[in-house]
Amino acid sequence: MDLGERQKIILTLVIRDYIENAQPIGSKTLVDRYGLLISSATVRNEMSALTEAGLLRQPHTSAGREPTEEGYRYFVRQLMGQTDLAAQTKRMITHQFYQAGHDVARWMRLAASILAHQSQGAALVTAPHPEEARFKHIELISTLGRQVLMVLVMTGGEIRQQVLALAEPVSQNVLSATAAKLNQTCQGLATAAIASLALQMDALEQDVLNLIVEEMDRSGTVLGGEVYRDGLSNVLAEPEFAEVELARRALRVFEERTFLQELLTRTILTTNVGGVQVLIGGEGTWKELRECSIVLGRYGVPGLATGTLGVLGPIRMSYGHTISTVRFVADLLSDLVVDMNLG
Amino acid sequence: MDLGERQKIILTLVIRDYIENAQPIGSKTLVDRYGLLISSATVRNEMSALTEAGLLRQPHTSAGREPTEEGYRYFVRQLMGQTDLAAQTKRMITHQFYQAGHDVARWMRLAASILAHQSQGAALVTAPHPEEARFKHIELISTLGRQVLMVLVMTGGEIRQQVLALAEPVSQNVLSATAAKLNQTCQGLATAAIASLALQMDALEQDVLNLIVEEMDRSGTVLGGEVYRDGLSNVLAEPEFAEVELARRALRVFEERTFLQELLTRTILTTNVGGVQVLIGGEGTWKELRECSIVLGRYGVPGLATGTLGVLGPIRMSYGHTISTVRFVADLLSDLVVDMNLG
DNA sequence: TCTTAGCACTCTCATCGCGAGAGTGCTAAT
DNA sequence: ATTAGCACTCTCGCGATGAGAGTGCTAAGA
Repeated sequence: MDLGERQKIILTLVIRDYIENAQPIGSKTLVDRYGLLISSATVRNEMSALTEAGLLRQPHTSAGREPTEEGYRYFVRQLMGQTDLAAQTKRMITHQFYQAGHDVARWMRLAASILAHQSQGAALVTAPHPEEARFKHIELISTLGRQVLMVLVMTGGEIRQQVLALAEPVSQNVLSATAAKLNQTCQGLATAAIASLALQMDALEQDVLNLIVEEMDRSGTVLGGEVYRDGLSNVLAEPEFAEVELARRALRVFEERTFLQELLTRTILTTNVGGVQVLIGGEGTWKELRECSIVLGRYGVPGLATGTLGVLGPIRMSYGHTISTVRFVADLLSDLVVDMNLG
Repeated sequence: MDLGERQKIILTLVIRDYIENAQPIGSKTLVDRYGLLISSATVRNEMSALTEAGLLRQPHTSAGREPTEEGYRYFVRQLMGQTDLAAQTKRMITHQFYQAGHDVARWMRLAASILAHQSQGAALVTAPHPEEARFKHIELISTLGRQVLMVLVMTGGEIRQQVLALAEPVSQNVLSATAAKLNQTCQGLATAAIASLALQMDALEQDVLNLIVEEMDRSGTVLGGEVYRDGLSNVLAEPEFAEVELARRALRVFEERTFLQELLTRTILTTNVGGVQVLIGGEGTWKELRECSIVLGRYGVPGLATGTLGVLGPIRMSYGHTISTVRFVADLLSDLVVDMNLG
């Protein structure tokens, strides 16, 4: 797609205007509103070409022009340029994270909240989880009966708790000894290695190992951990979702784990940490997302632990600001993952 | 409020019909639709009385009648009677929980999902937390640097992790010894007692104790723990929320922690475990909830750990079914809390 | 005294027609 | 290549209109 300079300017103006006002704009209004030094007829000609190229569209014969999905894509890729958050905004965000201490859950909530607030869209953050789960530490705590509380810590700082039902009661001393032994033998091992260890162990140890393997496997799936959401009600404020059925479709995407699973696995594969991916209008693939755009990013340390974060908004969203925010928050979360693991 | 038998029947019919069809109903239609053996004129007279009494209302002079909030309240308190879920539904729900193992987070998600699904509303479940936090177990895990991962288990099974930054590196051996000592001395203590212990300890132990107290305090607030939501998009399907602004107001209530905090603390005080409270139309207090109703319940074991669960839907919700579901799920979750603590 | 048939009246809602306004494409002139 | 001018198109908001649903009242019947 090769556009002349003037066409680029006009496309940019139409998109900026549409993002702000959510209404098609005509040649005359465009010239007046932005003080262009060319006549509306010239603008009409250029608009005609842009429409021909599939970057603009007319809702009906005698309305102004609005961007097509393709138009937005061109804008994001070619015209937008790199943007960055204001230094003051960055400071404010950093400060909020600083106040949250080192509680992972609180960081996740905060990240979702900040994304939602900054982008005026719906935000999503998944807890960090190891790409391949590795054993770090286990703790066995006896309760009053035959059930034992197992706390499993994996590399990346992810924690899982599970209850183990034993055939007969076992004292805390025995449990502690078992935990100590397993902590030594399993240190740093992945699931496969742990599973193979089980063969040469006694019954109690085997039970525990099986539970460990099960939990580590579960954590291996993309959505095994917690999902944090915020700002779902934000999208309802956008005029494109005045028709509730559209809003409903969009929100369900964020609510249903099955859909998220698909969305995240497909995009995670093509996004590396620090990178940001933009899905505009469902990209032809996701019909439920035809009216929205999604900005997705990844954070963490590859090989150690990573997570996903993203924002859902109307196609008409302010991409520059949203992308910068996602990138910045991703960096902060990456720092957290590093801190949790290296100190 | 004293109603005649016939008035009760008519009120019940109007409410049932309105719940189903979301439209005011007139005297003639009511007689026809439900095959009443009295004339529409008689129904009109009774309706007039019910309107006088504030239980019914006319949206405008020549429309049918619809229930007022007061009408719903009367219905829920006096006319509805006890309902129960179908045995098959119960089995299905129980089965799903059974499959979830003993993972608290998964139970919470499942509970929210089931509530949302059964009630066609937005569901909310808070993780169980001790009414007064008591120490159960602590674990200190060294990371590569000067930071120490602390895992704190409280009575009720609630787990909190936090990172402690030390002035200088400490070996895992020392950490384990410290943890063992604290596990012995702090067993079963509440925050106040732990705080007073700190005085006669060395620097490292004091640091740990301070962090413990801080975390336990945090868990003491109603919303300290995780909040699980599901089915937010369900409410958008209801015709009363065709006006997005109304839907937005309702959803924000469920999203914003500050509001939830207020809502839960005020209602928790008057609800005991196993009991269910119904807020209809915001009860005059919550203007944001004027268009919705909330069914709230509590689960858990008083004195050990309790949590809250609830459903938000249109005022026109099916109270009988929703209340039964909330009650049933609350019972299952209570069993979980018992299991986690007693085995 | 309670119930009911009949009737005039009220109010909403969907539909239609109409004119104003915004925007376009084309043509001819610069 | 650009632009002024113009005829044409389409949407949107507005008021009028009429059908339909429902009510309250009155008077007659059980």
